[in-house]
Amino acid sequence: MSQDPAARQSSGHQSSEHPSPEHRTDGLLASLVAAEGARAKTATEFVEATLKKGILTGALPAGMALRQEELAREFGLSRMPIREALRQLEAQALIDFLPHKGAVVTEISLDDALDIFAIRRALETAAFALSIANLRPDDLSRAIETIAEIDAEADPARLGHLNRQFHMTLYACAGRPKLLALIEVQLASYDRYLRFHLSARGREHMAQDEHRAMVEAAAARDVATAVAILERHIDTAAEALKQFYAAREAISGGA
Amino acid sequence: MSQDPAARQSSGHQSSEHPSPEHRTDGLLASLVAAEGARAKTATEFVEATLKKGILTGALPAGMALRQEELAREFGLSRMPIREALRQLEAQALIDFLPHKGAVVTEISLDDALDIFAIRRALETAAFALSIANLRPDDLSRAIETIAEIDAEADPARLGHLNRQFHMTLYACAGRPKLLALIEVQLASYDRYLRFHLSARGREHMAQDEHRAMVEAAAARDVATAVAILERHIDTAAEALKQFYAAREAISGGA
DNA sequence: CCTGCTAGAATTGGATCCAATCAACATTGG
DNA sequence: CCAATGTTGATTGGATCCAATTCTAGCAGG
Repeated sequence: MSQDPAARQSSGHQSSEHPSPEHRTDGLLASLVAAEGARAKTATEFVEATLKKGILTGALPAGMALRQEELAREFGLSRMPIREALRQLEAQALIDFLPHKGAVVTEISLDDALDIFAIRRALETAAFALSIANLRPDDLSRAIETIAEIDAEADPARLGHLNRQFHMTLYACAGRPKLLALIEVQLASYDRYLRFHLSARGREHMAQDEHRAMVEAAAARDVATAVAILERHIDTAAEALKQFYAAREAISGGA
Repeated sequence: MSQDPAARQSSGHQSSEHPSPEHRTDGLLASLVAAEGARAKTATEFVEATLKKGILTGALPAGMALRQEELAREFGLSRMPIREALRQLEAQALIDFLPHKGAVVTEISLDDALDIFAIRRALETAAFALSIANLRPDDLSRAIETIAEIDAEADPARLGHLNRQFHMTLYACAGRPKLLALIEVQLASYDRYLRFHLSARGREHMAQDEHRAMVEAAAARDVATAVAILERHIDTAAEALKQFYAAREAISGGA
């Protein structure tokens, strides 16, 4: 049964029943389940990837309770792969797992975002500094290419992916796989903020100018300048998010 | 059944059977199962904590295959809590989980250790810089106290814990919980190296002089000096480990 | 003698079932 | 009328069972 996860929901023993009105995740997950495609070896991996994407893109909003049985119905599976997937998501700090109470999508606050920015600043500057000397011309051209793709892309979810791709391309030659893996996790976590951040302030906040400046400094092998730009890049993003939260607070507080 | 994990192995329906000669983890885990105590709400948490300690202390060496059924026998549980615990350990990069093949304790190499040092250097310097201004006198005295405890402690496993405690005390006032949590994970990962590193080179490599210098610089609120000492502290540890691996390579290569 | 195939065992992935726990609600005594 | 308590429902934690996959050993054929 694990050879074709994409066809799982059509295994057909509980597809058309239970049109009960209390299933809140149905419409939200249906598209994700279909979009995830057939790239997954086991059902657990499939569920994990789908839920992860759902959380990062915001389809599963913060604070939402994830009922095991309900998810099992949505995916057309038993509760077991759901449970194992939830365990792994908990280890990635995407959900909170309270014993006997269930799983809840972790809340995101400004403080959490500032934590992520602090972590990113520390890790990415280190990786960038290590990587610059080893960057090949095709790495740089790929980075420039990604900048163009970002300009052309409209979908916020894809934008997050492209932004991640751009940054990772510049760090890829650091020769520190665990460091890079950790950065990728943090960048993925940032997607949760990037999404509603973009929707509120527009795509200008991708700061493409700084992206280009990073590539230029890297091409010139100017580590100090490159790192300085990256630091400012992250700091301005943090500042923008701070203002966004302040504005939102003013609205909800004044109303 | 989840009210007393410490008494789990004596639930008694499969205790004295199966003294088969092929169970390799029996002696290794027995002490750990007993030592973990009763502090765990669910069986899964209990198993996870026990295995984690086993891996970090080296009782479960790198490359060891973790058979689910065998572990279930050891713990006196079914395979299910084992499976969920293994999933979480995989997310912490302590084991590799190959579909249909099983779980293996992740190998540790010099490159991996250098990765951890690079990550620690980036994260800890950032946290230390943020924390210094907020450190209270009792934080500093607690750090000094921990230095003394390190001098008095003989057990390598406890040494790792104390070393972690010392560092975390100095970073605790950074006001960035996620950053601190990440550092703690990395420091715990480092325990795997610290252990055989200590056994080979002696406790002098805890570098207590640098520990004291860090506290002094922090007390003087001298961020630049403190960060510089910390960087050197980590770099010298990395260098020591490099030499250790080189020496081991020379032995095994020459024999 | 070596190579490729096949059948079996070993092991994991997934489903179903039962027990323990928690929350809410009704009930009863003060 | 309020508070403490028992009870019931929902939900998760854990156990057992079955299916799918991988590895291995043995055998036939070249």
